[in-house]
Amino acid sequence: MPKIVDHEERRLRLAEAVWTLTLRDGLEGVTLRKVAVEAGVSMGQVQHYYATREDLVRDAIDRAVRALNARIEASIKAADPASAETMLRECLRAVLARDPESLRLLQLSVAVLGRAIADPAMADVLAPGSGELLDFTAGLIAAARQERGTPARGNGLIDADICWNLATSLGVDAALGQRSPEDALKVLDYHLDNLLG
Amino acid sequence: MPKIVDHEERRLRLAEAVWTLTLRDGLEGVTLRKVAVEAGVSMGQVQHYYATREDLVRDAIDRAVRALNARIEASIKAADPASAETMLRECLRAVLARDPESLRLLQLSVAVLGRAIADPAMADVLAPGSGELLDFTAGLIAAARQERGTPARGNGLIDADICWNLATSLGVDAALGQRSPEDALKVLDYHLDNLLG
DNA sequence: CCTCATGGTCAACGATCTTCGGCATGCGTC
DNA sequence: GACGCATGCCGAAGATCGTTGACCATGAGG
Repeated sequence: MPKIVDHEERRLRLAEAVWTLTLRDGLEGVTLRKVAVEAGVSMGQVQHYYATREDLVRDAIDRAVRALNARIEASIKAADPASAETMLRECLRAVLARDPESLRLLQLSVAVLGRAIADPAMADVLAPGSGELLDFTAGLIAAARQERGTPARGNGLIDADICWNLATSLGVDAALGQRSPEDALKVLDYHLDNLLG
Repeated sequence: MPKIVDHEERRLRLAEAVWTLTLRDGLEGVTLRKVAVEAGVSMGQVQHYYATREDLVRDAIDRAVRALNARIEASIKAADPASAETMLRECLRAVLARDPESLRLLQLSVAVLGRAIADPAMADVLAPGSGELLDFTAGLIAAARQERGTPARGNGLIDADICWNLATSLGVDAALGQRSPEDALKVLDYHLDNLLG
């Protein structure tokens, strides 16, 4: 068998280059030649790993969204499992772009939103409001109220839905630089105080 | 003076063509040639009214966002001024894409979000959270509570902030087809019931 | 030594955006 | 009425981009 290279490592490096260029020049500004320069490889090599520019961009986007989801899940697992309220707050804070890497991934996700309009497949990639997440969040809300001694009320699933919508909206604002992460956090905490109090 | 044509009418027609193509092929799929065909003019004419492709797309986006804002303001003015609560609900419902034209404009606005990451000027075009709007909304919330006999509580500005973030987030979901306008309306009304009750 | 699959490169092609020079039209002026 | 010229519009050349296909290098197996 001939030379064996780590495809995953190559593709990751190219995806990183696409990320950098996307944040600097926008998705439309991502060209094969610029990606090659940014990644320090020949343009031919870029074409070797991705059949078309569309494949390249799509894979880079996919990796960004998955990396962001992985970070969110990691912060969920890292949260204190003893307190439902801290866990709830930590989960929602994870999409607020409070560290540079999260900000970068969040900005990339926002950059994809535009494509999702004309490309239904992209819309599926995003879609954070999966059923299980809402169930899980609704459970956290109920448990957090119990901790506080607050009586249950309203519809837990809709409450959870609202929480995630608010958090992601605040995250988008932060990604666009229209709102500081601190301000976003303040608004989110305010909402949770009302929800649980 | 030589022949005089209505520049505004020409540009509007070209912008309409850009809108149609954007919703069908995405922003990257908008080419001068396709715009010319869609608008029924020559490519030279497109170039005559816009120096670069960038100018064309930028102006079309700008018009879409302004048209959406105009519709929102119109629905605010059309709301019953006698009841603060109906007015509040009507204002927020205006961004939920409940009619085809609003859906189209909202989808276009979402398509712009991606550009806003690498193009700060675009971010300014969006920015719905202007100070006056929040003040106005906070006033509506307070008045609606008074109508209901609900005592004032919390921070009106943050409440207004949350309302708009929730509404726009639900609108984006609707624009992406991830949520039906009816469901979005249900969630928004649920939040307002909690807020005012 | 030969085979050939894998990794990688390069040049040419069509499509695209941009630039620039040119043509037509019709109001203002003499 | 004729000329001037700014406006509206067109089309071809130049530059850049994505795509295609042929090509070369390497190294494990027969």
